[in-house]
Amino acid sequence: MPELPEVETTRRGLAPHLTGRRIAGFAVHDRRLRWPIARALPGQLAGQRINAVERRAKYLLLRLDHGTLILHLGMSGSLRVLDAGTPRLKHDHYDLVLEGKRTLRFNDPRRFGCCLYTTAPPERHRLLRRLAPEPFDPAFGGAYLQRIARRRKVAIKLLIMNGQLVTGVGNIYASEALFHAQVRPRRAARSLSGAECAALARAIRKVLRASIRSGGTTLRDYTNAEGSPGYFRQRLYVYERAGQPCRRCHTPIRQFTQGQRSTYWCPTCQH
DNA sequence: ATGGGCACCTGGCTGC
DNA sequence: TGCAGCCAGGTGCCCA
Repeated sequence: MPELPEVETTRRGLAPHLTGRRIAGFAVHDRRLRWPIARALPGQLAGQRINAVERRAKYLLLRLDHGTLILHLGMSGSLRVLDAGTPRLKHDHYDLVLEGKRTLRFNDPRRFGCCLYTTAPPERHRLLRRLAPEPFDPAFGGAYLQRIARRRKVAIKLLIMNGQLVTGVGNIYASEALFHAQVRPRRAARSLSGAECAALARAIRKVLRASIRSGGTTLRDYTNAEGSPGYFRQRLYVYERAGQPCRRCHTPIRQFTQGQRSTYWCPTCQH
């Protein structure tokens, strides 16, 4: 499910409800996630204040008094702020109960999400320490992309989906960004010119920013912290549009498989 | 170091 | 209706 825009939309929805609030308790309903929820967690979290809600790549970071909660939504996870008495649903995994009457509830049918706690600086955590710069960081841009692409022969689409090299771009926005940059997804990374790298870096930023403005993309089950869908789906140019006319030139959009994921592209607009 | 492929899951849809 | 098969927004890890 969620790529950077969906996680950022979730972060923005959660922040006003969580920031400055104290954690009254932590209830585990189903500890089976990508890594099982630690049994010690409720004892570690109770009484701590949430000082900030941040995002790094597709991870959400809840900064607490004595540590950081590292949350990931995986493919199908969602976080919602609810009244504490709201009946639970299938696949609810935990409640971070806030002081007052509200609770942060995590639901994740496929269980690819995670909920980890660290008392060390989170940027040094093994899941975060090798992540590439954020796309909106000044360190990311055409020159950066050209440097990492220069010697690699992987397909450019797989390169921009590699979190160690480019952050926050998942399967939807990889196809979309390549369309806007007019670059074919199968091209070897090292075959891109400086101008193409610059165009691709711009396209990645543009697509992510536009999607955040629309509240992200809801394909099937993504909802934000309030339970509302995102509206960027209407602005997708190629993703899940195989056989439909290109919005720019009317050529039918094509689909093929790359790294076990679907890729969409326009054979006329992309070179 | 790089690249390729698998694994981890459930649910929804399609077609027989 | 039932069931098999396929697909889905991520990413860590193992192997060559």
